[in-house]
This record gives sequence, C-alpha cells and structure tokens, in this order.
Amino acid sequence: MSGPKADSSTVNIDRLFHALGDPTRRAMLDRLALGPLSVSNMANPLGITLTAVMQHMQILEECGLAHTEKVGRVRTCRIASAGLDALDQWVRSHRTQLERQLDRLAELLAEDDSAE
Amino acid sequence: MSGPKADSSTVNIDRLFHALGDPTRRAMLDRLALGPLSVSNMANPLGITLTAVMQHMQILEECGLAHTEKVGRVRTCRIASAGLDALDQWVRSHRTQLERQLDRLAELLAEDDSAE
DNA sequence: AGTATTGTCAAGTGGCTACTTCACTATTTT
DNA sequence: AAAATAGTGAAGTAGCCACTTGACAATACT
Repeated sequence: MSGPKADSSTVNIDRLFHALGDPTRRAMLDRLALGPLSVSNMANPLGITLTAVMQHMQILEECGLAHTEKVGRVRTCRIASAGLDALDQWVRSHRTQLERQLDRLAELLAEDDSAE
Repeated sequence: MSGPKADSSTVNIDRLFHALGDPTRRAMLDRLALGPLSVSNMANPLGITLTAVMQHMQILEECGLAHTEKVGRVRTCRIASAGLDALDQWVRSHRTQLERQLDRLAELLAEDDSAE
C-alpha cells in the first residue's frame, strides 16, 4: 500500500511543499516530533477522523516526512528525516542563487553611484 | 494594492509553503533569480497569460518571495529574501527537533539491546 | 491625435483537496 | 465465540486554486 520509501534525493519537491502547506499535517509532524503515535492517538487531539489521519499520513510518507508501520491491529507513525533533508537542500541551493543575484544588484548600484 | 511588505518574521508559513508548492511559481522564481523581469517577459516563456503572472506575483509578494514595482506602464518583478529567510528558519528549528527525537530513539534502542 | 503596448479588473470554469460517512476487515480481549 | 478495538476502502461533498476570457485603463510611440 505505501509507496516507495522516499530518500532525500528521491523526494518530489512539488509534493513536499504541498504536504507542508497544510496546517493539520504540520501539526501532526509537531506531535510526532515528540514521539511515535498510533493513528487513533493522532486523530483524537486533532479532532478529525481516523480516515483523515490515514490520508494525511500517506501524503507525509510519500514525501519522506514520516514513516508508518503496522504491527497487529495498530499502525504506528513516526517522523522521518528524508523530507526535511530534501527541503534543506532545496533551500540551501536557492539561497546561494538568491545571494549571488543580490550581490550582482549591489554591484550595479555601486557602478551607478560612481557614474553620477 | 500590494499587501504589507513581509519581512522574514511576518511571513505566514502556511501561505509560504502553499506559494512554493506550485511549479509555475517556482519556475518564476528561478527566472527571477537570474535578474528582474517585466510581467510580459515572465509570461511569454511560461506560456501563460499576463493575468496569471500577476496572480502568481501577488502570492509570491504576499509571502516575501518577490517584490514588484511599477514604473510607467511596466511592472518590474524581482526576487526578495524574506521568504527564503523565513523558510530557512522553519527548516532549522524543525530539523533540530527531529534530530533530538532520533537521538532519543537511538538511546531507547541501545537500552533495549543492553537489556537482552 | 491615433495607435500600439503593457498591465489590470471581474467573473467564470474545471480540477484538485481535505474531510466526512458508512460499510467492512482484521486483531485483541473476555 | 462474542464483543470490543483499530484500521481500511470507496464514494461523496464543499471549498479552494490555477487559469482563462474579455472588457477596460494607462502609458508610450509616430
């Protein structure tokens, strides 16, 4: 049922941003950051159905933000690192690009100043 | 018309993730990373209407990822740093939380091993 | 002045998404 | 075995979102 276990290089950045765009899912991740939880234990404090939690977990799992495992009749949810790793990489690369651009802008402004 | 200029502490993280979740908007940012562009010059290579570009720019501006300014009849679009700054902060804080949790998990596993 | 260029407003459309309900399965507990 | 617990699957619904069209406004070119 669960898709291919995403590692940080496999993660679809599109789905990743989409996954993190939902406040309920971020709340779930925050809860999971304190420790593993069953589906029911995730559902109760959030005030949503088990089904909804399952749907969110599938999305989180798909992009390496969480991982679930079923033992007996209970499915345990944990956070995973691949998702944040991928996000971190994305941010880093785009930040350096941004800084390069701002530097260039500063240079241009400096040239303009000296030309006046 | 444009909302309050978001600085990195003001940015709504919800809207930020939502903004970055769209591939067209990320493509726009990538183009802008190479230098400022007019609305038309953004629209042409993307194959969408001027109106669509405007709508995207409003979203990017709202969360500090870009900035636009109109001079004469031409509106010039540039990237901004506040958005990525905010995102970076979010990633950092959530990563340390995640690592704490993984460390704790490792400890528990170590205890289990020594108990057997 | 007249025309082309560049952008803006308002309204509509199709598709996606979060969430629900309800019927059902699988595992424990008693 | 019967009853309770924990989760799963399918299908529906309401709301949001990306994008368009078409009418209009403002600025620049000749």
